[in-house]
Amino acid sequence: MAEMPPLSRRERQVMDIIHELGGATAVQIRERMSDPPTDSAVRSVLRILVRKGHLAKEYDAPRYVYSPRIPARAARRSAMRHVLKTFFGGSVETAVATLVTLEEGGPLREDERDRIMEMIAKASEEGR
Amino acid sequence: MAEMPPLSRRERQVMDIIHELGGATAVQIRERMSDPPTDSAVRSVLRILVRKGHLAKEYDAPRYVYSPRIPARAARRSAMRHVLKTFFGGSVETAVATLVTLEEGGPLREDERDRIMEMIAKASEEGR
DNA sequence: GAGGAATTGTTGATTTTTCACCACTCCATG
DNA sequence: CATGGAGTGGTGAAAAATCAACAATTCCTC
Repeated sequence: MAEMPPLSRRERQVMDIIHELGGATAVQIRERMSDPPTDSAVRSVLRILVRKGHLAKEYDAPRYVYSPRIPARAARRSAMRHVLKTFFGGSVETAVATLVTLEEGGPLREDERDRIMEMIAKASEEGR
Repeated sequence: MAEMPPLSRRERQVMDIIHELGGATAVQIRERMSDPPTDSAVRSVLRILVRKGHLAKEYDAPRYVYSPRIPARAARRSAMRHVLKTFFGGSVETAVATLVTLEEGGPLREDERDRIMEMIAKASEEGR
């Protein structure tokens, strides 16, 4: 199941919501959609995503919880790799610059900054 | 033209290629596709993207060059904001960590690292 | 354990997307 | 001034996606 054809619009939207939440029920997913179709329409998409192997279904309590088959870490890396290539010409430097100036959730806290610095120092080391 | 409905699969693919190249001709775009349809099919998608306002057409030499209507900077920021929210729960720290350990194009060079450090320091400053 | 609510799966109809055929134009070249 | 190649755009047919109605199932409450 190496390479799948890219996802359709709705599929992409649903996958994004699930990635954001880690895992979600059909109702939760529908709640998060800006332009929600019928409940059953959402379920149709979910079924397709399961069949295609993108999602796993787990029976929890009285309903199913859907979660990505790809581990979060791998998904994160893949997504980041894609924007790095597409929008930043592969420049990690420019990408980090954009990231730290995004101002999502306020300015960089000091402790955050320090930990980031440390990580970068280490990453630089390891390439020796 | 604030918010457009999201792009279809092919549209997304074409837009990504154009973003990566900055601007491109129909032939260039087709060359970059892993699963290229007919030349005229590519042009159809381009026409749609122009009509929807995502692309601008400019007559250069004997053919058209297509480029994003949204400035590169804005596109970059928007794309990064999206993956930050979707895959990193908004954590700039985790996102930077992923970025610097991606190993695209080898390890972080020293000068690169230094400039990144500087940027982060500055970004941290400005939130005072 | 019966009724009602919530959840799920199936199906087929509607809409959107995808695509290639074809006709047209614009040059360059013989 | 024919001929051919490269670039373009319109059109409609084929394929895929989208969606909701409905039936079936499970769960909870009384």
